[in-house]
Order: sequence, then C-alpha cells, then structure tokens
Amino acid sequence: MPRKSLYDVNAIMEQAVDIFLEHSFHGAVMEEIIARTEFNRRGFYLEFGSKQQFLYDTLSYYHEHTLAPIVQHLENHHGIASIEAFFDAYISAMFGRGCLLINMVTELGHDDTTIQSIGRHYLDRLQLGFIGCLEQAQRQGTVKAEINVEAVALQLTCFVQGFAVNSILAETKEELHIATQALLNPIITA
Amino acid sequence: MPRKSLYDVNAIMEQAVDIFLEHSFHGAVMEEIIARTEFNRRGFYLEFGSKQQFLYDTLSYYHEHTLAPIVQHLENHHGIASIEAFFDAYISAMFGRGCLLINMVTELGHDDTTIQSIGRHYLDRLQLGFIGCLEQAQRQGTVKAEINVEAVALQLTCFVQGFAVNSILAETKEELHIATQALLNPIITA
DNA sequence: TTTTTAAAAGAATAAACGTTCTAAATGTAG
DNA sequence: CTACATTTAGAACGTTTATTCTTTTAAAAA
Repeated sequence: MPRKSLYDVNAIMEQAVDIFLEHSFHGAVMEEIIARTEFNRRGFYLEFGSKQQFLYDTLSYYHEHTLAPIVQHLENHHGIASIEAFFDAYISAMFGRGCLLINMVTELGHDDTTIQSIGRHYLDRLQLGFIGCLEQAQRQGTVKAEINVEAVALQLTCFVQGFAVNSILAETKEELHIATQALLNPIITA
Repeated sequence: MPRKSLYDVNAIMEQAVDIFLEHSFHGAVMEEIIARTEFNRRGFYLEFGSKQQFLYDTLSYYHEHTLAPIVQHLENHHGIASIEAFFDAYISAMFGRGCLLINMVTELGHDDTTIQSIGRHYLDRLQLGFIGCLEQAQRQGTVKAEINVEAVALQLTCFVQGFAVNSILAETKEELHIATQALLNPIITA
C-alpha cells in the first residue's frame, strides 16, 4: 500500500481564499500558492489540474463555507430580523478583506463565462432571499405595507456588493453598520 | 527637426480604459495594449516608463474624464435633483462595463497603496458630495427633515460601489434604475 | 536637396510564470 | 524486513511577459 497524502484539502482551500483575496487571480503566483499551502506541486496538479480549475474549486469552497451560510440567514424567512442578521454576518465576514466572488467578477467577469454565471446565480439567490424576507416582514407588519418588495430587494442586493467593495477600503466596521441602519430604517414601520 | 509623434495620448487613454476594463490589470498584456492603441513599444516606454505607471496615468485620465464629471453633479448642490442626475449619469457610464477604479481597488487594493489612496479619496469626495446635496435638499424641504444626513450619505456612497459591480453582470439598465428609485423614494418628502 | 533628429516597427532579451518531470523519501501490506 | 506504490521536494521546461535594443523610415529645417 502506498503512503497517504499529508495535505488537508479544506485547510488548503482556506489559505487559497486568503491568497486570492490578497493578490487577485493573476496576481497570485503558483510559487506563493505552493509555499503558503501544505501542497507540493505535483499534488496540486494531480488534485486540480490547473490554476484556473483551482480557482473554480476555491470559489466553490468559498461559496459553500462563507457566502452560503450568510445568505442562509435570508432563507430562514424571519422577516426583518433575518435581514439584520444577514448584514451583521456579512459585515463581519467581509471587513478588511472584501468578497472573493465579487473580486473575481470584477477581475475576470468580462472574459470568463463560468465566473459570470456563478456571479449571476449568487445575485439571484440574494434577490430571492431578500424578497422572501420582505414579504414575510410585510405579513408581520414589521415593514411598511406600501413598499415595492421587488424594488427594495434589488436595492438591498446592490447594496451588498457595495459593502464588498467598501470593506476593502473602510477604516472601521462602524461606518458599514451605520450605512446599513440608514438603509433599513426607512422601510421599517415606526 | 525631427518628425512629430503620430499618437494622440488622449485617444490612447480612452482605449486603455477599455482594455483594462475588459481584462483587468494583470490580464491586459502589453501585446494587446500596443496592438489596440496607436502606440509603438518604444513610444510607450518613453511616455510612461512602465505598465504600472501607465495604469496610474490611465486611472488619472479615467477619474478626470469619466468619474469627475459625474461626481460634479453632486457638487452643483441642487439637492435631490443633483443626486438623481448623478445616478442617471453614473448608470449610463457604468452599464455593461463597470468602474475602472473599483475594479483596480478589488484587484490591487490589498497590495498597492497608491490605488488604496485614490480609492479612498474618491469615496470621500462622493460622501461629501452626497452630504452637500442632502443638506441642500433638507433646506429646500425636498427630503425629510428627520433623516440622518451623514448616515444616508454613507448609504448612498456604498450603493454607488454596488452599482459598479452589478453593472458588469446586469442584464438591463432597468433594474439599476429601479433600485435607485427604491433607494431615493423613502427619503423624499411625500 | 541634404542633413538631422526622432519616431515607427518589431526583433531580441531576460525574467517570471504555469506546468511537467525526476529522483529521493516514506508509509503500508505481506 | 522487503517490496511497492505514491507522495514529496524541487529541478527543469517551454511559454508568456514586460522591457530594451536595433534598424528602418520619415518629417522638418537649412
């Protein structure tokens, strides 16, 4: 029997997310990927085949382990509380780092249809999540009855991407929370 | 007397913006930059010194010719009308392309302090522009007196970056306009 | 027209990069 | 303990990249 490989794919993915967040896709060179992960070159290419495929897998891991659990808050359908929980979790995850998916959309989105499609699915899921929460909140009477649910959801979805960008430059978490409050205040019943 | 150079730096900058928007910084190779601009290699390095400096100059051109005229709307201090004019102009400029400055912030923002600083200045200017318009609008009675001007300005600034990202993936301009309306409606006096 | 000077074109260069290959090391089964 | 299969480490390879150099071309002043 042969020896078993020493590396833990999940741990590697975790570091890959950091590396791609720090340096972008093209800015992250194989040298650093090999050095900072517990990989050896051969293992890397046996496991992933190419740097490009490695990005896709990392993105998939990031979606599953970072984005999906946050979006999950919206899918609990607890109205406005879910939306607030979502933003709290989102700010914590993004602050000082930004969002890997959004970074890949801005870097590769024009050329790479795979990234485009992942990005669009993510936006759709957000949009549907917000709609569900807002409808629930309207039934509960916690948001104003007169708001246009789809339009507000579109606005919230857009806002989330703004957070992803601002998180890279923001000096403090505070301003992100203040912006969220300004966003939610007007739709909440007094 | 020697012959004069044939290239027009402004025209080149215009194309450079397109190239960097399409392929990102690292994704844009000198081969294409030389081929798509009316440049020859020697002229390029005589004029800019390096690809990196070329990016900075392109970014400066982009700020002056694309972003600044749009932000200018906010500096007219015509209250809510200025804000609406700003968003109309912004959506037109970004749709299907995204924002070069924001793309460079997401791609290079962690490593490159020059880009960081350009990005922060831009966000500050937006923030101040929104504050000026909102205060003016409050004096005119066109936005509600009870809103927290700084918080709403923070929210609008954040929203703008979300537009920059969504513009890359959005199918139609319509959804961007709808989101803007949802954003502005709650602060406008009935 | 001649001379001069710089631009244009693109070949050349050296470094960096993604990927593959080689040889040594090591865990496991018999 | 031996033999094997596979990992590990990192040297090697072929491309691609940014940058420089060389040669040819052409505008403009004398």
